Amino acid sequence: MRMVTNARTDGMAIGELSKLTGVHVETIRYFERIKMLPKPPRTTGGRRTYGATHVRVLAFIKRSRELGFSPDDVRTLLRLGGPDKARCCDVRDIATDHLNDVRARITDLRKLERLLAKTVARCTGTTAPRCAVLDILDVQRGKSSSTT
Amino acid sequence: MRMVTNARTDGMAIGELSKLTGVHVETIRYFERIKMLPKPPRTTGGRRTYGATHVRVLAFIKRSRELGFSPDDVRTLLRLGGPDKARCCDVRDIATDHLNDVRARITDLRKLERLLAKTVARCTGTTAPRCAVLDILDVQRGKSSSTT
DNA sequence: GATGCATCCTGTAGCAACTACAGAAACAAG
DNA sequence: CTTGTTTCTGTAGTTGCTACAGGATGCATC
Repeated sequence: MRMVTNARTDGMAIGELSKLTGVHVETIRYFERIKMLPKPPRTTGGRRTYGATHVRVLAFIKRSRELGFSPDDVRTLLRLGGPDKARCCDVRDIATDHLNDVRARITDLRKLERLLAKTVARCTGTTAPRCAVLDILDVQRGKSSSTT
Repeated sequence: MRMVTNARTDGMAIGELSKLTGVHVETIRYFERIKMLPKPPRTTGGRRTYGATHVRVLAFIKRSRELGFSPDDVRTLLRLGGPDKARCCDVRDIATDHLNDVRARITDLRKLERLLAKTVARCTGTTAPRCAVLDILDVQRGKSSSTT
């Protein structure tokens, strides 16, 4: 029976925070260690107690990471979302950079996809002397010369 | 262009192999350690000596990794390309699996791209009280209630 | 034969971004 | 008081490499 000052999210133990956010306990402590999640107050016994803010920040971190933002990006976003919340253009820059990265990765993957698809399609699947997949991987094999 | 295939490549030192394939010396030794590249013979002084086969296998590994095959896939592909070269259908299976992975990743990234693009477009870039990017990251912010 | 420099050897440690454990302490319930 | 769960710190593991440290070897030159 504890004194509940505010909402039900105050004075939370790390395990509760973990269940609430779906972030592993160890990962929460890890985020604290790398200064991504602010250090929470402790009980007299030395245990971390989290509040609503921590829930929010942790959820933010999780979502940002899921969307592929780098840990450094996340730190910056958190800072920008902090005391001076108004630097929307900085936030947009980070998001734009990340968007460009994502687009570049998509382009690369689609090239790869076409190559793989074409190759697999060429593959008879039978016991043939030549294998289309191995051919694209093996430079020598791709040429018609015999080596060594 | 047949500079690589001949007997010149026999008795190569690890540094030459590295230059020839563009794989770092340390990485070559690493591949040997994890049994991806066969152990080469040594000189009396204990130095590794590589031949044409090693060049070919290493190039194969490099290309496979560049195309996103997992180290385990590469090992399997190498085995399938080895003594019994004829298991083309097995090779195709690996490539097909990988193709599916690639397609799934593309799908994920395109979803992410749409979300980011939409969000960035909504961002005014000015000093506004609300930031579209932060909104999609921060669940609380996305709702119209202000907490804590 | 001696010197000097490049290259090589082994072994270990570092990176990211977590995850997992060990052993101890704290807390809640009966 | 005992039991059981949770939490604490610290360290080590993961994957796929990369980067040393400290020593040995190879080869050219004097």
